[in-house]
Amino acid sequence: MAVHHHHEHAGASLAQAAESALVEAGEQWTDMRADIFAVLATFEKPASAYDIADLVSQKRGKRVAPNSVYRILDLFVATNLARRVESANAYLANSHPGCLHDCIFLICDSCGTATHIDDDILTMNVRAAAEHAGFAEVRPVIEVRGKCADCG
Amino acid sequence: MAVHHHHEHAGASLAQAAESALVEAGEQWTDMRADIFAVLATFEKPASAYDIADLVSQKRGKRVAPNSVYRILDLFVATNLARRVESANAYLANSHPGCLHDCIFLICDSCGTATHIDDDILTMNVRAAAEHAGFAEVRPVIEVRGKCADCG
DNA sequence: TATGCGATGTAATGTTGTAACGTCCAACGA
DNA sequence: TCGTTGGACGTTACAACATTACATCGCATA
Repeated sequence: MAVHHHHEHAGASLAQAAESALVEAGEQWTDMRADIFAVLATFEKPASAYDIADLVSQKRGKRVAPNSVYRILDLFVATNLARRVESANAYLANSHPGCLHDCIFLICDSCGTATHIDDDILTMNVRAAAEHAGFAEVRPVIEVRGKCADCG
Repeated sequence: MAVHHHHEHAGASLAQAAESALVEAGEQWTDMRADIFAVLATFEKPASAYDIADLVSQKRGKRVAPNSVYRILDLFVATNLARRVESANAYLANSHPGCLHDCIFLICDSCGTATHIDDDILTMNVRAAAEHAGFAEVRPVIEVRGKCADCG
């Protein structure tokens, strides 16, 4: 199996990388965005916009509306700082922002934690299949629900 | 590319096949279930539970609550009569109930229509990757968003 | 200063999904 | 025949997720 290798960021290093990537994309790294990214990055399970809104509200001592969170999450997804997990209606920080490729997410139905696999050959095959069917501008959504090793 | 071949049902034939499959699974083929399946089968785009509830309500001349629709859709998904499209929060009738395998859905962002591909090698590879990572009881969710040939 | 623009705030509303509990009816055994 | 049981469906309420429209704020710059 072909596996994609790259540096995985965490903690402060991840926030740094996110900031760089966002600025690189011509967007601003504001306090609000930093706070939302920081909160998102603390989760190892996919976080809903409302989860994030609650925590950011606490952190700031002032209500932050889901609305604002969605706006920023959308931006993060568009700039590859975060990923949306469709089967969970939730979001994950991208541990390697700036590195553009498709991810495969594994989500445990039991504990909710998500891990991700990078297998470029597999994802390219999915892309190829879609393009062969006449699709363009394809964005694969590849997620696997199941029971993780710890919950086995 | 490996492609999976089988008979695709449509219309009355599809309803027949669905009924057989459901009975086969030890469940009842009730009027309500028949109506919901019939409505679902008329869509070529993924249908939300609420869309279905509205149409079934019309058809019956009596309000059918989303609740009831969800119950039956869950049953259909469990017995492979229908599929949930995670990235659309919506459902599609399975055009070959009784035939158990993973599907790849292509959903057009522009017109919303969904087509499906069966590529057993591809889906097996996804399963294998998840199992290799320690996951069990895996249920792959493979969807591709993009622009279809007609909307290109 | 004014004015334009991106970011965020606020409120309302729309959409999707679940929980809890009640009723109906068919099947079945006493 | 009657009571009991269990599955299917009804009803209501609510929880969770997402968007729309418009207001405000602050900064850059004409």
